[in-house]
Amino acid sequence: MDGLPENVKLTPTSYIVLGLLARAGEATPYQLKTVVASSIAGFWTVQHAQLYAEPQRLARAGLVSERQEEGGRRRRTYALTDAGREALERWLAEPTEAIGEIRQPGLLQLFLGAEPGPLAQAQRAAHAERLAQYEALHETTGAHMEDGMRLALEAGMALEREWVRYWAVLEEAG
Amino acid sequence: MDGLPENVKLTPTSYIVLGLLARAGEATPYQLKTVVASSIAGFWTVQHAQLYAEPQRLARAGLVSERQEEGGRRRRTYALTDAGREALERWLAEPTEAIGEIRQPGLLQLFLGAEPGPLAQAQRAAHAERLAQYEALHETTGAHMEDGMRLALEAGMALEREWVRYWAVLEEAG
DNA sequence: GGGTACATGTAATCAGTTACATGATTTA
DNA sequence: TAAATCATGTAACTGATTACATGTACCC
Repeated sequence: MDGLPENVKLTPTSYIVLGLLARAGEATPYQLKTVVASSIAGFWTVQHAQLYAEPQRLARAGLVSERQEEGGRRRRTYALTDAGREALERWLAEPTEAIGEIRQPGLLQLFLGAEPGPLAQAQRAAHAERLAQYEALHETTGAHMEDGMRLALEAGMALEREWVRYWAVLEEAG
Repeated sequence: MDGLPENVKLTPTSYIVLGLLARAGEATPYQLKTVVASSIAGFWTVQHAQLYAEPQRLARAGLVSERQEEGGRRRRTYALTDAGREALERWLAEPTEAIGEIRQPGLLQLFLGAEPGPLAQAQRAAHAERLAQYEALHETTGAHMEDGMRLALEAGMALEREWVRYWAVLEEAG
Protein backbone atom coordinates (compact mmCIF):
# COMPACT_ATOMS: atom_id res chain seq x y z
CA MET A 1 0.00 0.00 0.00
CA ASP A 2 3.06 2.24 -0.30
CA GLY A 3 5.06 3.48 -3.23
CA LEU A 4 2.55 6.18 -3.98
CA PRO A 5 3.55 9.69 -5.04
CA GLU A 6 3.92 10.87 -1.49
CA ASN A 7 5.39 14.24 -2.39
CA VAL A 8 2.54 16.70 -2.35
CA LYS A 9 2.61 19.64 -0.05
CA LEU A 10 -0.26 19.50 2.38
CA THR A 11 -1.92 22.78 3.15
CA PRO A 12 -4.42 23.61 5.86
CA THR A 13 -7.10 23.00 3.26
CA SER A 14 -5.71 19.52 2.76
CA TYR A 15 -5.95 18.75 6.44
CA ILE A 16 -9.46 20.09 6.59
CA VAL A 17 -10.47 17.68 3.86
CA LEU A 18 -8.60 14.81 5.47
CA GLY A 19 -10.00 15.61 8.88
CA LEU A 20 -13.56 15.90 7.73
CA LEU A 21 -13.28 12.68 5.78
CA ALA A 22 -11.94 10.98 8.87
CA ARG A 23 -15.08 11.96 10.71
CA ALA A 24 -17.50 11.28 7.92
CA GLY A 25 -16.07 8.00 6.69
CA GLU A 26 -16.73 9.08 3.15
CA ALA A 27 -18.22 12.09 1.46
CA THR A 28 -18.81 13.87 -1.81
CA PRO A 29 -17.51 17.38 -2.31
CA TYR A 30 -20.97 18.70 -1.82
CA GLN A 31 -21.31 16.95 1.50
CA LEU A 32 -17.97 18.35 2.55
CA LYS A 33 -19.25 21.74 1.63
CA THR A 34 -22.26 21.45 3.90
CA VAL A 35 -20.14 20.14 6.76
CA VAL A 36 -17.71 22.99 6.35
CA ALA A 37 -20.52 25.50 6.27
CA SER A 38 -22.01 24.19 9.47
CA SER A 39 -18.86 23.80 11.47
CA ILE A 40 -15.59 25.33 10.55
CA ALA A 41 -16.81 28.29 8.54
CA GLY A 42 -16.30 31.57 10.27
CA PHE A 43 -13.02 30.59 11.67
CA TRP A 44 -11.54 29.12 8.51
CA THR A 45 -13.19 29.60 5.16
CA VAL A 46 -12.91 27.11 2.35
CA GLN A 47 -14.31 27.98 -1.04
CA HIS A 48 -16.57 25.30 -2.41
CA ALA A 49 -14.56 24.99 -5.59
CA GLN A 50 -11.63 23.94 -3.47
CA LEU A 51 -13.64 21.08 -2.09
CA TYR A 52 -13.75 19.70 -5.61
CA ALA A 53 -10.12 20.37 -6.45
CA GLU A 54 -8.45 19.42 -3.22
CA PRO A 55 -9.77 15.85 -2.91
CA GLN A 56 -8.54 15.22 -6.43
CA ARG A 57 -5.08 16.38 -5.51
CA LEU A 58 -5.18 14.18 -2.45
CA ALA A 59 -6.38 11.26 -4.55
CA ARG A 60 -3.46 11.70 -6.91
CA ALA A 61 -1.21 11.59 -3.88
CA GLY A 62 -2.85 8.42 -2.67
CA LEU A 63 -4.18 9.94 0.53
CA VAL A 64 -7.82 9.50 -0.35
CA SER A 65 -9.65 7.07 -2.57
CA GLU A 66 -12.07 8.20 -5.23
CA ARG A 67 -15.14 6.32 -6.33
CA GLN A 68 -17.32 7.66 -9.10
CA GLU A 69 -21.01 6.93 -9.65
CA GLU A 70 -21.81 5.15 -12.86
CA GLY A 71 -25.06 6.77 -13.89
CA GLY A 72 -26.58 10.20 -13.56
CA ARG A 73 -24.47 12.89 -11.99
CA ARG A 74 -21.37 10.79 -11.81
CA ARG A 75 -20.79 12.03 -8.32
CA ARG A 76 -17.39 11.38 -6.83
CA THR A 77 -17.16 9.99 -3.34
CA TYR A 78 -13.96 10.21 -1.37
CA ALA A 79 -12.65 8.35 1.63
CA LEU A 80 -9.36 8.24 3.51
CA THR A 81 -6.82 5.64 2.58
CA ASP A 82 -4.48 4.25 5.20
CA ALA A 83 -1.81 6.63 3.98
CA GLY A 84 -4.25 9.49 4.33
CA ARG A 85 -5.19 8.57 7.84
CA GLU A 86 -1.54 8.32 8.72
CA ALA A 87 -0.74 11.71 7.27
CA LEU A 88 -3.57 13.26 9.21
CA GLU A 89 -2.56 11.64 12.44
CA ARG A 90 1.05 12.54 12.02
CA TRP A 91 0.05 16.15 11.62
CA LEU A 92 -2.35 16.09 14.54
CA ALA A 93 0.29 14.57 16.77
CA GLU A 94 2.72 17.39 16.17
CA PRO A 95 1.43 20.48 17.96
CA THR A 96 2.12 23.53 15.87
CA GLU A 97 3.77 26.55 17.38
CA ALA A 98 2.72 28.68 14.46
CA ILE A 99 0.33 31.45 15.22
CA GLY A 100 -1.69 32.97 12.45
CA GLU A 101 -2.30 36.52 11.54
CA ILE A 102 -5.10 38.71 12.72
CA ARG A 103 -6.12 39.84 9.29
CA GLN A 104 -9.14 41.86 10.28
CA PRO A 105 -10.19 44.25 7.53
CA GLY A 106 -11.43 46.70 10.11
CA LEU A 107 -8.14 46.72 11.90
CA LEU A 108 -6.39 47.32 8.61
CA GLN A 109 -8.51 50.37 7.98
CA LEU A 110 -7.76 51.64 11.44
CA PHE A 111 -4.08 51.06 10.93
CA LEU A 112 -4.08 52.91 7.65
CA GLY A 113 -5.70 55.97 9.11
CA ALA A 114 -9.48 55.61 9.08
CA GLU A 115 -11.53 57.61 11.56
CA PRO A 116 -11.87 55.43 14.65
CA GLY A 117 -15.37 56.51 15.57
CA PRO A 118 -17.55 55.33 12.69
CA LEU A 119 -15.34 52.34 12.07
CA ALA A 120 -15.65 51.26 15.68
CA GLN A 121 -19.38 51.48 15.49
CA ALA A 122 -19.62 49.29 12.41
CA GLN A 123 -17.15 46.79 13.74
CA ARG A 124 -18.61 46.53 17.20
CA ALA A 125 -21.99 45.81 15.69
CA ALA A 126 -20.62 43.19 13.33
CA HIS A 127 -18.66 41.42 16.03
CA ALA A 128 -21.58 41.53 18.43
CA GLU A 129 -23.73 39.86 15.85
CA ARG A 130 -21.19 37.17 15.20
CA LEU A 131 -20.82 36.65 18.93
CA ALA A 132 -24.56 36.24 19.30
CA GLN A 133 -24.56 33.58 16.58
CA TYR A 134 -21.78 31.69 18.30
CA GLU A 135 -23.52 31.90 21.64
CA ALA A 136 -26.79 30.66 20.23
CA LEU A 137 -25.03 27.76 18.56
CA HIS A 138 -23.19 26.95 21.74
CA GLU A 139 -26.33 26.99 23.81
CA THR A 140 -28.41 24.87 21.47
CA THR A 141 -25.93 22.28 20.26
CA GLY A 142 -22.80 22.78 22.29
CA ALA A 143 -23.54 19.79 24.46
CA HIS A 144 -23.59 17.30 21.60
CA MET A 145 -20.62 18.64 19.70
CA GLU A 146 -17.41 16.80 19.38
CA ASP A 147 -14.83 18.17 21.76
CA GLY A 148 -12.65 19.81 19.16
CA MET A 149 -15.53 21.62 17.61
CA ARG A 150 -16.89 22.86 20.90
CA LEU A 151 -13.49 24.05 22.01
CA ALA A 152 -12.98 25.89 18.76
CA LEU A 153 -16.38 27.48 19.12
CA GLU A 154 -15.53 28.59 22.61
CA ALA A 155 -12.34 30.15 21.32
CA GLY A 156 -14.38 32.01 18.75
CA MET A 157 -16.68 33.30 21.45
CA ALA A 158 -13.82 34.47 23.61
CA LEU A 159 -12.23 36.32 20.71
CA GLU A 160 -15.43 37.93 19.59
CA ARG A 161 -16.07 39.14 23.11
CA GLU A 162 -12.64 40.68 23.09
CA TRP A 163 -13.31 42.40 19.80
CA VAL A 164 -16.59 43.77 21.03
CA ARG A 165 -14.85 45.16 24.08
CA TYR A 166 -12.07 46.64 21.98
CA TRP A 167 -14.29 48.41 19.49
CA ALA A 168 -16.72 49.56 22.17
CA VAL A 169 -13.94 51.47 23.88
CA LEU A 170 -12.99 53.15 20.62
CA GLU A 171 -16.60 53.89 19.87
CA GLU A 172 -17.15 55.70 23.13
CA ALA A 173 -13.91 57.59 22.78
CA GLY A 174 -14.84 58.73 19.28
CA MET B 1 -6.20 63.36 -14.97
CA ASP B 2 -8.98 60.89 -15.64
CA GLY B 3 -9.60 58.44 -18.42
CA LEU B 4 -7.24 55.93 -16.90
CA PRO B 5 -7.97 52.22 -16.77
CA GLU B 6 -9.83 52.53 -13.51
CA ASN B 7 -11.05 48.94 -13.48
CA VAL B 8 -8.68 47.00 -11.30
CA LYS B 9 -9.90 45.23 -8.24
CA LEU B 10 -8.25 46.58 -5.15
CA THR B 11 -7.30 44.01 -2.57
CA PRO B 12 -6.16 44.56 0.99
CA THR B 13 -2.63 44.35 -0.33
CA SER B 14 -3.41 47.22 -2.67
CA TYR B 15 -4.61 49.39 0.17
CA ILE B 16 -1.56 48.55 2.22
CA VAL B 17 0.63 49.78 -0.60
CA LEU B 18 -1.49 52.87 -1.15
CA GLY B 19 -1.64 53.60 2.56
CA LEU B 20 2.05 53.22 3.13
CA LEU B 21 2.83 55.37 0.12
CA ALA B 22 0.50 58.01 1.48
CA ARG B 23 2.56 58.11 4.64
CA ALA B 24 5.94 57.88 3.02
CA GLY B 25 5.37 60.25 0.13
CA GLU B 26 7.30 57.95 -2.12
CA ALA B 27 9.09 54.68 -1.74
CA THR B 28 10.79 51.83 -3.51
CA PRO B 29 9.53 48.29 -3.05
CA TYR B 30 12.40 47.60 -0.75
CA GLN B 31 11.52 50.52 1.45
CA LEU B 32 7.95 49.35 1.53
CA LYS B 33 9.21 46.01 2.63
CA THR B 34 11.06 47.43 5.59
CA VAL B 35 8.11 49.54 6.62
CA VAL B 36 5.82 46.55 6.43
CA ALA B 37 8.23 44.47 8.46
CA SER B 38 8.41 47.05 11.20
CA SER B 39 4.78 47.90 11.46
CA ILE B 40 2.02 45.85 10.00
CA ALA B 41 3.70 42.45 9.97
CA GLY B 42 2.28 40.08 12.51
CA PHE B 43 -1.19 41.21 11.97
CA TRP B 44 -1.14 41.20 8.19
CA THR B 45 1.67 39.61 6.27
CA VAL B 46 2.74 40.77 2.84
CA GLN B 47 5.32 38.79 0.92
CA HIS B 48 8.13 40.93 -0.38
CA ALA B 49 7.58 39.77 -3.93
CA GLN B 50 4.13 41.30 -3.74
CA LEU B 51 5.65 44.63 -2.95
CA TYR B 52 7.25 44.53 -6.36
CA ALA B 53 4.22 43.23 -8.22
CA GLU B 54 1.48 45.24 -6.58
CA PRO B 55 2.85 48.73 -7.23
CA GLN B 56 3.17 47.81 -10.88
CA ARG B 57 -0.46 46.79 -11.02
CA LEU B 58 -1.40 50.02 -9.31
CA ALA B 59 0.75 51.97 -11.73
CA ARG B 60 -1.01 50.37 -14.67
CA ALA B 61 -4.28 51.45 -13.10
CA GLY B 62 -3.02 54.98 -12.71
CA LEU B 63 -3.19 54.96 -8.94
CA VAL B 64 0.51 55.39 -8.38
CA SER B 65 3.26 56.88 -10.46
CA GLU B 66 6.43 55.05 -11.25
CA ARG B 67 9.83 56.63 -11.70
CA GLN B 68 12.82 54.56 -12.61
CA GLU B 69 16.45 55.33 -11.90
CA GLU B 70 18.58 55.78 -14.96
CA GLY B 71 21.83 54.22 -13.88
CA GLY B 72 22.84 51.33 -11.68
CA ARG B 73 20.08 49.28 -10.16
CA ARG B 74 17.35 51.01 -12.06
CA ARG B 75 15.34 51.17 -8.89
CA ARG B 76 11.70 52.02 -9.23
CA THR B 77 10.21 54.62 -6.97
CA TYR B 78 6.48 54.89 -6.52
CA ALA B 79 4.22 57.65 -5.28
CA LEU B 80 0.49 58.18 -5.07
CA THR B 81 -1.26 59.95 -7.87
CA ASP B 82 -4.33 62.03 -7.20
CA ALA B 83 -6.47 59.12 -8.32
CA GLY B 84 -4.61 56.88 -5.94
CA ARG B 85 -5.08 59.19 -3.01
CA GLU B 86 -8.74 59.42 -3.83
CA ALA B 87 -9.16 55.67 -4.01
CA LEU B 88 -7.46 55.29 -0.67
CA GLU B 89 -9.55 57.93 0.97
CA ARG B 90 -12.75 56.59 -0.45
CA TRP B 91 -11.96 53.24 1.06
CA LEU B 92 -10.92 54.66 4.40
CA ALA B 93 -14.10 56.69 4.60
CA GLU B 94 -16.30 53.65 4.24
CA PRO B 95 -16.09 51.64 7.46
CA THR B 96 -16.13 47.99 6.64
CA GLU B 97 -18.50 45.66 8.42
CA ALA B 98 -16.55 42.66 7.26
CA ILE B 99 -14.90 40.63 9.92
CA GLY B 100 -12.10 38.35 9.03
CA GLU B 101 -11.45 34.79 9.93
CA ILE B 102 -9.56 33.49 12.88
CA ARG B 103 -7.34 31.19 10.87
CA GLN B 104 -5.17 29.99 13.69
CA PRO B 105 -3.32 26.82 12.76
CA GLY B 106 -3.44 25.67 16.34
CA LEU B 107 -7.16 26.08 16.53
CA LEU B 108 -7.49 24.11 13.34
CA GLN B 109 -5.57 21.24 14.86
CA LEU B 110 -7.75 21.37 17.93
CA PHE B 111 -10.86 21.41 15.80
CA LEU B 112 -9.71 18.43 13.80
CA GLY B 113 -9.09 16.33 16.85
CA ALA B 114 -5.61 16.97 18.22
CA GLU B 115 -4.89 16.28 21.87
CA PRO B 116 -5.64 19.50 23.73
CA GLY B 117 -2.90 19.16 26.33
CA PRO B 118 0.33 19.30 24.34
CA LEU B 119 -1.16 21.60 21.77
CA ALA B 120 -2.22 24.03 24.44
CA GLN B 121 1.24 24.06 25.88
CA ALA B 122 2.88 24.88 22.56
CA GLN B 123 0.32 27.49 21.68
CA ARG B 124 0.29 29.21 25.05
CA ALA B 125 4.04 29.57 24.87
CA ALA B 126 3.96 30.93 21.34
CA HIS B 127 1.25 33.44 22.09
CA ALA B 128 2.93 34.52 25.30
CA GLU B 129 6.08 35.23 23.38
CA ARG B 130 4.25 37.23 20.76
CA LEU B 131 2.47 39.14 23.49
CA ALA B 132 5.77 39.98 25.13
CA GLN B 133 7.07 41.36 21.85
CA TYR B 134 4.02 43.52 21.40
CA GLU B 135 4.24 44.78 24.96
CA ALA B 136 7.89 45.65 24.60
CA LEU B 137 7.21 47.51 21.38
CA HIS B 138 4.33 49.34 22.96
CA GLU B 139 6.37 50.37 25.93
CA THR B 140 9.37 51.59 24.01
CA THR B 141 7.83 53.27 21.01
CA GLY B 142 4.11 53.35 21.64
CA ALA B 143 4.17 57.00 22.56
CA HIS B 144 5.56 58.15 19.24
CA MET B 145 3.49 55.94 17.01
CA GLU B 146 0.84 57.20 14.73
CA ASP B 147 -2.58 56.68 16.19
CA GLY B 148 -3.65 53.97 13.81
CA MET B 149 -0.58 51.95 14.38
CA ARG B 150 -0.75 52.21 18.14
CA LEU B 151 -4.39 51.26 18.17
CA ALA B 152 -3.71 48.26 15.99
CA LEU B 153 -0.89 47.24 18.26
CA GLU B 154 -3.15 47.50 21.26
CA ALA B 155 -5.68 45.30 19.53
CA GLY B 156 -2.94 42.78 18.94
CA MET B 157 -2.03 42.85 22.60
CA ALA B 158 -5.61 42.36 23.71
CA LEU B 159 -6.05 39.41 21.39
CA GLU B 160 -2.81 37.76 22.38
CA ARG B 161 -3.75 38.07 26.03
CA GLU B 162 -7.00 36.37 25.25
CA TRP B 163 -5.22 33.55 23.46
CA VAL B 164 -2.84 33.07 26.34
CA ARG B 165 -5.77 32.83 28.70
CA TYR B 166 -7.59 30.42 26.44
CA TRP B 167 -4.72 28.01 25.96
CA ALA B 168 -3.68 28.23 29.59
CA VAL B 169 -7.07 26.91 30.65
CA LEU B 170 -6.78 24.01 28.23
CA GLU B 171 -3.25 23.34 29.34
CA GLU B 172 -4.22 23.01 32.97
CA ALA B 173 -7.22 20.87 32.13
CA GLY B 174 -5.11 18.55 29.98
C1' DG C 1 -45.57 24.50 -15.84
C1' DG C 2 -42.69 28.17 -14.69
C1' DG C 3 -39.89 29.97 -11.24
C1' DT C 4 -36.83 29.48 -7.43
C1' DA C 5 -33.78 27.31 -4.55
C1' DC C 6 -30.71 23.57 -3.87
C1' DA C 7 -27.19 20.49 -5.86
C1' DT C 8 -23.14 19.72 -8.56
C1' DG C 9 -19.57 20.65 -11.11
C1' DT C 10 -15.82 22.97 -14.55
C1' DA C 11 -13.01 26.75 -16.50
C1' DA C 12 -10.43 30.81 -16.38
C1' DT C 13 -8.06 33.99 -13.94
C1' DC C 14 -5.14 35.88 -10.50
C1' DA C 15 -3.08 36.81 -6.13
C1' DG C 16 0.24 35.06 -3.46
C1' DT C 17 4.16 31.95 -2.52
C1' DT C 18 8.51 29.89 -3.37
C1' DA C 19 12.60 29.70 -5.54
C1' DC C 20 16.20 31.63 -7.85
C1' DA C 21 19.68 35.17 -8.91
C1' DT C 22 22.76 38.83 -8.66
C1' DG C 23 24.63 43.50 -7.05
C1' DA C 24 26.35 46.23 -3.24
C1' DT C 25 28.25 46.77 1.51
C1' DT C 26 30.08 45.71 5.54
C1' DT C 27 33.05 42.98 8.53
C1' DA C 28 36.44 39.68 10.00
C1' DT D 1 39.99 39.62 0.17
C1' DA D 2 36.72 36.30 1.44
C1' DA D 3 32.52 35.77 3.46
C1' DA D 4 28.43 37.31 5.17
C1' DT D 5 24.66 40.10 5.01
C1' DC D 6 21.79 43.45 3.09
C1' DA D 7 19.51 45.12 -1.04
C1' DT D 8 16.95 44.32 -5.14
C1' DG D 9 14.63 42.08 -8.26
C1' DT D 10 12.39 38.26 -11.65
C1' DA D 11 10.34 33.76 -12.90
C1' DA D 12 7.59 29.87 -12.21
C1' DC D 13 4.17 27.69 -10.01
C1' DT D 14 -0.10 26.80 -7.70
C1' DG D 15 -3.75 27.44 -4.42
C1' DA D 16 -7.62 30.10 -4.16
C1' DT D 17 -11.24 32.98 -6.05
C1' DT D 18 -14.64 34.17 -9.43
C1' DA D 19 -17.52 33.20 -12.90
C1' DC D 20 -20.04 30.25 -15.48
C1' DA D 21 -23.14 26.37 -16.39
C1' DT D 22 -26.39 22.82 -15.95
C1' DG D 23 -29.30 19.32 -13.44
C1' DT D 24 -32.90 18.27 -10.12
C1' DA D 25 -36.58 18.99 -6.96
C1' DC D 26 -39.97 21.47 -4.84
C1' DC D 27 -43.80 24.95 -4.61
C1' DC D 28 -47.02 28.38 -6.14
